[in-house]
Amino acid sequence: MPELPEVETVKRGLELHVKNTVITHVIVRQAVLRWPIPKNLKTILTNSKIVDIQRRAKYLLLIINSSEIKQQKIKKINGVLIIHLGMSGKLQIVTPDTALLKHDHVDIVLNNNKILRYNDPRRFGAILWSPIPQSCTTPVIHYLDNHERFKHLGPEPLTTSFNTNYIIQKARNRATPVKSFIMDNNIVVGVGNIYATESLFYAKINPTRAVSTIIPEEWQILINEIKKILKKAIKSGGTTLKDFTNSDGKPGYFKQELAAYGRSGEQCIHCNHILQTIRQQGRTTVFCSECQK
DNA sequence: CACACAACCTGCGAGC
DNA sequence: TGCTCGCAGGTTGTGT
Repeated sequence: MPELPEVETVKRGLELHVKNTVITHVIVRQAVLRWPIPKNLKTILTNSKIVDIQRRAKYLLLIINSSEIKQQKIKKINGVLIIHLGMSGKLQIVTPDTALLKHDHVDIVLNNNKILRYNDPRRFGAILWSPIPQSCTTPVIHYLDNHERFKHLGPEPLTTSFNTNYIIQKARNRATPVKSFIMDNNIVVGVGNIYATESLFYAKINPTRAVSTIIPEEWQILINEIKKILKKAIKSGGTTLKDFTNSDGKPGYFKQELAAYGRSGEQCIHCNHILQTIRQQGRTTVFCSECQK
């Protein structure tokens, strides 16, 4: 379901509701998503405080730190609840009277009378726990750089680390088609099938081109388009194809701005030629063979 | 190492 | 109405 703009939208929507709340209860109805949900999740999270919510790649990070809670039983829990939405995951704020739906796998009940509810029909998503040593002083995001699921990840696309020099050095001597390359999390994170398709369309680069043949000027254009489109999509609240919703259950409005993705057989907005579909590494690519060289 | 592809799983729309 | 087929926003693990 979600690429970077959708996950960022969810993060921003959740922030107001969950930041500085205490978890009073946890219900796990389905023990396994892509991987098993930690067995002791309930023990870890109950009476713990959510001090912050962050995002790395398409992962949402709930920062948990309970050493501040002043109760009779003072818990010393320090760690990150790592949440991935996979293809079909949703994370929504609901109230206790909200009817339970099929695939509502996890409820995290908060002390503000709200519930953070995870729903994921395909179960490609993940909920993981990473403890952080009390002695750890580095920011959580950096601490997670060594985590099994994070250590291979490339830079965030909206930072200056994702730049022309970086990409040229990564692309050197490689034959990978440019579309697969920009969707590769080792190279840059957060760019999925929709935004890879769109940015190549606007950069007028054929998705099948081997990355070694792409010249610096083209990389510059492509990187700018990726950044531009991701930012624009975040402003629109992400793309809803059929069922993406933000944390309030509302869809995103970027779909109406898509120029290539989902428009196979329709006319190119630049030259009126018919957009074509091909398959690359098992994913659909739509492009204009006239504009994209 | 670099690359292609199957696998994980459910739901939905198209076509018969 | 109901069946089968193919496809869907992602990521990992395998095989060549």
